[in-house]
Amino acid sequence: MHDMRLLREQVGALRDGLRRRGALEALEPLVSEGERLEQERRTHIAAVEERKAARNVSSQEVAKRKRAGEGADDLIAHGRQLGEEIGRLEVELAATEERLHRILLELPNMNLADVPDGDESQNVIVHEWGTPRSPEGVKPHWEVGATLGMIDLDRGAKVSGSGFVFYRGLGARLVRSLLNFFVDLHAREHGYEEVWPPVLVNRATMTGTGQLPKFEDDAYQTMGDGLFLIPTAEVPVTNLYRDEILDASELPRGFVAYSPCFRREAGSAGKDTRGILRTHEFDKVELVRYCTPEESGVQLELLTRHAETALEKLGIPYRRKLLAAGDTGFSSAKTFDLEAWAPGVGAWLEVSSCSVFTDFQARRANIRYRPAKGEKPRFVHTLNGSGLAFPRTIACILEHHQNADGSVNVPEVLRPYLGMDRLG
RNA sequence: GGAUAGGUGGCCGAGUGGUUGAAGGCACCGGUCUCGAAAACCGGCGUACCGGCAACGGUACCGUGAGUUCGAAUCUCACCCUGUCCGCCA
Repeated sequence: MHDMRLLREQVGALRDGLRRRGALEALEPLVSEGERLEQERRTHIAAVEERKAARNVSSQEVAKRKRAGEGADDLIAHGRQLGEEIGRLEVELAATEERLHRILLELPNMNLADVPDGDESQNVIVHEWGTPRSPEGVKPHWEVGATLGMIDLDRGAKVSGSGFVFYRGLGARLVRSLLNFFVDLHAREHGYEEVWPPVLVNRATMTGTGQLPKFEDDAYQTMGDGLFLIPTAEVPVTNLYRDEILDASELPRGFVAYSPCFRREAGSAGKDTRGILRTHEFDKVELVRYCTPEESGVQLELLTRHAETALEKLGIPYRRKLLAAGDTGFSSAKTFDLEAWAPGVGAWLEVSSCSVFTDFQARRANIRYRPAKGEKPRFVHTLNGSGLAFPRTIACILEHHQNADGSVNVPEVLRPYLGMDRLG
């Protein structure tokens, strides 16, 4: 969410930001309405507060007279009249503020200066690591997974529905190994605090990270309790310190959390649907960082490197892609996608998305820090990135490390966890 | 799920419907004292919004939301959360 002062003081910059995303045309009506409502809001506040001040003076006078044993009927009548006016004006003010707030919640974040303008065609490959294996002779992961008894899509569909998977035998063990490998890597070597979050969260939490109100259709919801299944651990973990003020000495700090992720994927039918590439429930280890505004650029690089390290340790070739403004997510100011090469599918798979949200999430979630004793609290900057998503990582392992006989070499770093060096 | 007790500032904790943003204590910051520290004493110490170049003024906030009233931390209702006991349960 943006500061509403933006509408008053820097509306030009806001429009530029939306234009860079290619979203100005669609959102211009909201922006101009927001500008108008922002002024209207202040006019209403002045009118209400003026009358409240008068009422307070009047009420004090009533008290004084009553103590002196005098009558105060005239003042009481005056107060009643003021009260009625205040009531009317407050209804108008509330309507204005609610509409203004709704508009602010619908406007996406602005991108940092070094993010290219335009749509996804303007994305930039920043660098590549490793040598992509030739697709020749490599079976896709769903074939290998089925042959080795690791992935059971049919029964996933029977038991839950399309887009749900059973990992079985070595598949289940591989999932468990990845969980431990990723969490150990980031907690022990990269200094993150290990967190095991709840996967059901309330509406305020979902709003804090930007999933609501705009993307309510994408989330699974419980009946009766109004809870949501998280689409990523980013949601509960970023909200850990919602409505709190941190001490500057606590920054920067990072959290690593494994969680299952639940996504309805409304509207993405037909995209990457083969195998386990896009499912309604999948596993992921997520990295979340809080920092001061001054260091968020450096922190994004650090976080992205942590995610890349995971891929490098698994020996999977990947590339880092800087997303153009129009391809950057709603809440993000700058995003790097990490894409790993899957020779069996013959495609680069997005296994991680690392973003800095500037103060956009922190303002929504009201996460602040105090720079120094006696100073005013400021919003922190939040960042997050996958470190990594399991299914696509599994696909890459099964394809990139595949042998001619259909067996798969286990990456060195997973051997202690898996207890073997070869699948099949 | 039932019963019951509660939710007040960073923490603890007072608070009769009328100068209560809120006593008192702790913590913290500054000062006096001291060679230094402790103790003692003095002073300071919330957040947000509106107006103002500023000084400053105004408004709101005592779990949340409605209501009663000229006036609500204080009264009424609903909801949320926490503690305790009972029931159920991995």
